[in-house]
Formats: sequence, C-alpha cells, structure tokens
Amino acid sequence: MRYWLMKSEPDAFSWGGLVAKGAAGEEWDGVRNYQARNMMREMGMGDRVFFYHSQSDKAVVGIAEVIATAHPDSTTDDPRWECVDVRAVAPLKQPVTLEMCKADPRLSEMALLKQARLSVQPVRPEEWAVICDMGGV
DNA sequence: GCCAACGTTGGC
DNA sequence: GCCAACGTTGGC
Repeated sequence: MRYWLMKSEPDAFSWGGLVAKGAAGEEWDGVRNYQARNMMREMGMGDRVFFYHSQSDKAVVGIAEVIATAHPDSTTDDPRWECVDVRAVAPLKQPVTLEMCKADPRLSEMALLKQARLSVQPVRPEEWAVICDMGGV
C-alpha cells in the first residue's frame, strides 16, 4: 500500500463533501496536469490519501482511500485525462497545517513544500506517520 | 489582491 | 527543439 496527498480548494470540493458521499466515494476529476495524472495512474486499490485543503485552510484535514484505479475522467472527452475514485476513511482529530509541516524538519523533503503547485503527490511512509501523529490518528 | 513558481502553448 | 508569452495555482 502506498501513500499520497491530494489537494482541493474547499470552495470547490471539500473534505465534508467527500464524507457526504459515504462509501460510494467520488471521482477525483478535473486534474489537467500530466505529473498529477501520472501519480494517479500509479495508485492501487486501498492506497491511503491525505485530503489537503488549499487556500483558506492550508491543512491536511482527513484520510481517504482509493476505491477505483485510474479510469477516464468523465468530465472531459479528452482521452489524456484520467482519475481515480476515493472515499473518506477518517478525519484528522487535529488538522495538520502547512505551517506545522514547514516547522518540522522531518517533513522538509515533502512534495507539499518543495512543489507547492502539484495537486497529487506521493507521501513517504515516514512522512505519513509523522502527520498522522500530529493529526491525532 | 498580488506575486512567485511553474506548466503549457505557439511561433520561429 | 528552443524560448517567449501566457495562464493557472497557491501562499501570503
């Protein structure tokens, strides 16, 4: 099982929105960036995903899991774009903010900090553990 | 609202 | 194949 982080603007699609979808989950559509798409192609069933709110929150707020591997993005006819489906697993008891990640030297190599604009990114197991710990899960 | 970073497009 | 122009994202 691998670990990932996916960003969303809470005004467009929030953690609460994913929770509301329940076990059926939701397509992670709308990605129009090759690097991000390639990450999704590598995802496997059951992989864990940090749900990150950009803009106002700038924090990891929940944990989701992959329930369908990469398939065509239903929001476009362009065959280049694919997406996975995810569902909510659990919220973080305490959101882990970007500021907290920046402050922790163990997270200094995270893509979140080094490639701010990449919306789908891999997370190392040790980074996953640190953030879960800070998040109270 | 601004700006830096950076991905994409199109002309050459 | 290069590079300038442009558009988008995300942090501040």
